Amino acid sequence: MEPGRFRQRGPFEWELPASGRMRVPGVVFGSRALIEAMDDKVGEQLANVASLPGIVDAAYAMPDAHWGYGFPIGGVAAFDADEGGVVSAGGVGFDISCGVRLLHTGLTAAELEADKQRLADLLYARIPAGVGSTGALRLSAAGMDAMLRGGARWAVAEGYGSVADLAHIEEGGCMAGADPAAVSDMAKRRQRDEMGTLGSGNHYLEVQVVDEVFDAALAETYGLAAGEVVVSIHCGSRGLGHQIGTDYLREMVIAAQEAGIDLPDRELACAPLKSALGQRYLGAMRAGINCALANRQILTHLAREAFAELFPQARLPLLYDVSHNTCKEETHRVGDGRRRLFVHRKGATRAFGPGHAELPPEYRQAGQPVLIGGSMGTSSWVLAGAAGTGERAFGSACHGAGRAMSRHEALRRWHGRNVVDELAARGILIRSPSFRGVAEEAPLAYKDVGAVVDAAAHAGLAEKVARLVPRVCIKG
DNA sequence: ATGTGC
Repeated sequence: MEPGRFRQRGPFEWELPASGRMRVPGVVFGSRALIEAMDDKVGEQLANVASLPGIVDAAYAMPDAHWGYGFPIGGVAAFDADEGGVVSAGGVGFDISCGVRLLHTGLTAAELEADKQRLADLLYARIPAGVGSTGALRLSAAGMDAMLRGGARWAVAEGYGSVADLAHIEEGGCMAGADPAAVSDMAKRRQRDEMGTLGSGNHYLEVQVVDEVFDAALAETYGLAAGEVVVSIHCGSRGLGHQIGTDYLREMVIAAQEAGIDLPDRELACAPLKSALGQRYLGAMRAGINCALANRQILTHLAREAFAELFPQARLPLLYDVSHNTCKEETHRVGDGRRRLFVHRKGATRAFGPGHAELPPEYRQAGQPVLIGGSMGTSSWVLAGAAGTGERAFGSACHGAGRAMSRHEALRRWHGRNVVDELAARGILIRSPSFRGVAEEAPLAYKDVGAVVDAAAHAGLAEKVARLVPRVCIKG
């Protein structure tokens, strides 16, 4: 994007002033270089989002923002139900509650290296990955509804992981207000065999080493030290979330028309929060959140079983689990007052600052762990929600590197086999059912995650805590 | 992201 289109609020904050149909300004966080590298579509989509009824404060884009369906990926927008505010399926994204969780292992990098090959093969054998992959579980109709209501809490009750995990998951592992009856039979059918599976695209399970610590006090609070081995799991709600998105998008196109909302782009289809459809979507979307939380909980159990075979002494406690595709009702300070708002985060991570009541006591003074997934073969990051974040972008930060080129272009430039070999030569073992998928996810197909994280830190969205480098990657 | 799609 051309930086001249923006009014610069600070070195890392760029305002697109409200004009035309925009009700509020757009705000993009990032360095000049990141703004210049962004597709013009990000500004266009931000302006479109800013025109939706009931939007509060501004339409935000994080430093990793790129062109998405209707809303930009890396977008944050909050709506007030009392002012005609809306909820949008495209504003949440198709992979509802896609997110990242991080596990400690207590192992050292040297211990990992000695058994890395065997661990890679074992994890690949135990973790179902790829398009249409199925797990060991077959949910009955009643089991499906219990899962959609209970999330990770349901998974723990079913024997996956421990009660202690729940305190380190957003919402205590169980999103309230889920309505399984609002989820179509088709969505449930697609999910029946897919619990405990990774899926495809940018989803992965990675064994990583803490490469560098940037804030010793925060790292200690989170239990991270340089040279330690951790496990990252990045995935979402699989076929169920996708089907919910598809189902409600169709209904919202019609509903927006009927509500007299003049959409600048059909992909912004939405429904008033104070409507039967808006409420039904929220119920279905929250069920989708629980599906993703349960899925990551089961995958955690599978990872622990694999580790136990090779490293019987290892324990894998959960550091944190946070989603980056949601719409959540939260209280935020706007101007002089505090308001209940429905915050859409699409490819944006919740990043509550120090003192927030929803954080577990052991992290409350430090701020929320913000887990940033890198692209394959590059770094991942642990950040901490910053003190000022809540007033800037409704307590949000970036979620990853963001694509630098299309999947099509990546396929043209690389062969999966070569990507695997080159990474192996650098000590990074990839195990994937799809060479095509590996080529699409080649490291250079993504922007530099370090630059994105630096921009988020400079913009005051989150503090840098630690950088993680991959050693084993199970790729969907 | 996705029982990947013109």
